[in-house]
Amino acid sequence: MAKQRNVRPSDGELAILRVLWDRGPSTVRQVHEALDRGDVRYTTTLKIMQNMTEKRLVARDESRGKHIYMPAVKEAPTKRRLVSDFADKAFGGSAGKLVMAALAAGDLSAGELKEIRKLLKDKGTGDERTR
Amino acid sequence: MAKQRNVRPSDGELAILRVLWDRGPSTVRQVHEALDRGDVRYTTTLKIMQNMTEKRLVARDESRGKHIYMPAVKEAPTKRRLVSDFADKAFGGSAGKLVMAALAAGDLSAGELKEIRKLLKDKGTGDERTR
DNA sequence: TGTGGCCTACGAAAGATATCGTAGTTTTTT
DNA sequence: AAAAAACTACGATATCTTTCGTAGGCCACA
Repeated sequence: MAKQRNVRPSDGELAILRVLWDRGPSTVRQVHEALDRGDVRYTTTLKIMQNMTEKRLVARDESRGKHIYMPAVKEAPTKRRLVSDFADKAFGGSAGKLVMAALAAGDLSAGELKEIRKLLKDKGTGDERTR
Repeated sequence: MAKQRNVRPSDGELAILRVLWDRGPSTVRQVHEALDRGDVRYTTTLKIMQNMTEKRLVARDESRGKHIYMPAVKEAPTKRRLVSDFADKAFGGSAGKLVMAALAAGDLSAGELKEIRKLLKDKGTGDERTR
C-alpha cells in the first residue's frame, strides 16, 4: 500500500503545498502569482516545484502544454507531522504546551475559540476526578 | 530598554536554548551531554554555541576556565515568536488552526487538557460578536 | 512562416547550518 | 614541573535550500 512519503517539506515547499491544497491543481504561474513574492523570479518557484516533483511532494500532469501540478501528500497528515515535529523541537514533544503557547501567542477569533471548545468537549469531559 | 534580539534560532540552536532554559547556566560539556546525541562530536556543540554567542542568543562567562553559557533571550517571548512564525508558515497565520491541529496531533494528558480549558475560560465566553 | 512570448530544463552560485579535524591553550593530575 | 586531559578557537567541508540566468521548445498569430 502506498505509504505517505517521508519527506519533510522545507519552508518554501510548504508555502507551495498550501497554495495547491487551497486552490487545487495549478500551473506554476498560478502558484507563483498566488505566492505574491514580487521579489522572487518565476524560475525560482518553478525550480522549487521541480524539486518537489522529484521528492514526490507534488505530482504533475505533463500531458498538455503547461504542466499542471497537484499535491501528492495529503494536507491533514502532513500538517499533523509538521505540528508534531514542531512540538518536538520547541516543546519537548508536548502538544499540550504547544497548544497553550499558541493560545497565548495568537489572537483567536470567537469562532475559532468556539471550535476549539467543541474539540475539547469531544476529547473528554474535563471532569476527571481532580488528582 | 534592551530590545529582544531579532534572531531566530535554528533547530540546533533551539535545542541548546532549551537545555539552558531548563537547566540554567551550563558548560558546553553539560549541554552536549544533555543533548545526548551520541553521533555528534563535542566540537559541533561547541561551535554552535560559539555561533550563538556571536548572534547574542546566549551569553557566556569567560572569567574562569570553562566558559559558562546562559540564555540571552527569554524563553516565553522566544517561544511566542516561534509559534507565531510556525502558524504563519503552516496555517496562514491562524493560531486557532494551529491549536486545533495540535489538539488533533498529540495525545494530551488530562492535566494539560484541564489547563487548556482554564486558559480558554479566561479568554472569554466564546459568545462575543464574531471577529 | 517567422517572431514574440511563455514555458520547461538545468546548472551555477549564494546563504545558512551542521559537522568535524586540528591546533593551541588551560587545567588537572601525578 | 612535566605529562595528560579537557577546553577553546578556527578553518574546511558537506548538505540543504533558495535564487537566478540562460538555453531551448512550443504555440499563437500577424
